[in-house]
Amino acid sequence: MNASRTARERVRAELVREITDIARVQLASEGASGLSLRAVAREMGMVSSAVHRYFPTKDDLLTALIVDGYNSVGAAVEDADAAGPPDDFGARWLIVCHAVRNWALARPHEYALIYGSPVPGYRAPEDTIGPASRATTVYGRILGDAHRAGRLSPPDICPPVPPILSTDAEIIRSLMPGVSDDVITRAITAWTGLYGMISFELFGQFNNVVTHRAELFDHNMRGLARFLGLPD
Amino acid sequence: MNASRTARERVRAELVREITDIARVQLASEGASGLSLRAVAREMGMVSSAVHRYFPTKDDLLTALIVDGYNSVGAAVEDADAAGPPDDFGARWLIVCHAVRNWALARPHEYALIYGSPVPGYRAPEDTIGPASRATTVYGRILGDAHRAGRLSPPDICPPVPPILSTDAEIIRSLMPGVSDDVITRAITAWTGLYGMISFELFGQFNNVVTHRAELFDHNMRGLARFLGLPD
DNA sequence: AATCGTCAAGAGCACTGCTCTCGATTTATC
DNA sequence: GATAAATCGAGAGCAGTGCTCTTGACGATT
Repeated sequence: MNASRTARERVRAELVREITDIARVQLASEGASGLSLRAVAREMGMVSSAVHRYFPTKDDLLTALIVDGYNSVGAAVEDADAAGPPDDFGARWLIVCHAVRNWALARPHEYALIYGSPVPGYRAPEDTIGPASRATTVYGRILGDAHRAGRLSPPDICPPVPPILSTDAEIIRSLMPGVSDDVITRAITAWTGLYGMISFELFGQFNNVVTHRAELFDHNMRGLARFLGLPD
Repeated sequence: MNASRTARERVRAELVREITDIARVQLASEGASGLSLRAVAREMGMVSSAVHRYFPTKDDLLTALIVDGYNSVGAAVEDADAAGPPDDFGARWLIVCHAVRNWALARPHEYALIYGSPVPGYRAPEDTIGPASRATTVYGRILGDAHRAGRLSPPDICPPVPPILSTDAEIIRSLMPGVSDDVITRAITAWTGLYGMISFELFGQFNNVVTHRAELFDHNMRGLARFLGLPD
């Protein structure tokens, strides 16, 4: 009886997977707003109303793609960091930066879906916040490890952190215990700088301006590493 | 005869303006992909096919909105810099940063339209690259002025700039003559960091993480100013 | 074996971008 | 000033969309 129920649920899970796979292909070629439930159904030899039984609304399908996207980039970042030298914190930061960029360049539409402008009318459900933090957790671990090893010494160039930011810092400190508020705000700068640079490249802001994008990215991430206080 | 020709062209220009105005309102409430030519026509008491005579395709209307958006943020940045103290370069950078953020917070959908993920299938025509560079020109002028005044001394923390980036730097140097390649790459870091931070805030990446966003933004822009070598 | 829930299919609604045609009006030319 | 040409608004129409509702068949549960 248990097996029979799982039998039906298994085919359902299989269908869900197939739908998201086809939707991801369409996302890659058409973009988020060009995604069509009817086209997905057509591709599967289904009728459009049948797809609605698995994803009641288009937003639900988008949510599944967003969660998958966060998990995909999160896994890429985790794998990259795991394959790197555990004690070379500057290298780990660089490796992770390049992992995000390479992931984004390979799946520009998926990157746009999760880090670009939100789809209008779409409200991100809570299912996304867990997978969304996977990549961030890795950055935090790198900085936390560097701090614990006594190898995090940011240059003394920043103004003191306003006390009002301490409550926000407390949340982020759970990712990298023991670091100062100063390091936390620098981490946010580096982290937004990383995604800002990728977004500029992917969204066309570098057109007619920057041609050697990989080299510029690498160099600027090295600069941010120094700003963070990571060793060479 | 000249006046009569302008008579018709004047009403045409008026209609074009009215269409873009209504479209901008719809953009603010529905977002880029929710923009509808039929809805604009309905709002004007026109029939949808009449709107197509002024904007043959939806992309053409989007292009007009994009150009207007770039000009709007460009003008905001120019005005903010013009109203600031000409010789306090650190203050000018901060003022400009806040001008961009305030502009973006007031028009999140317009910001998303020009700095967010590109509308799928939309190909930006060349009309946009002029207005797009207005804001960037102001950053360049601030750094160029600071350099000319001998007040730009970036901290010596970054690795040397790879020679291959020199050709790219040449283009950007036209905005701020005389500065070194090192300053130029730092400028790109600061500039992408500025927009990366605003995008993270607007696109929901700070949800459940950062609450005091204005203060964090101000503090991080001050940190980037130090990274750039701007005086306190 | 009967029943209840799940499923694919189809019709249909309201909407979209876009094209075409048709008169009417305005502009330009002779 | 009359006439030819360009422009305009309106309407119908096409192909496509998300989504809802109903119908009939299948399979699992009691």
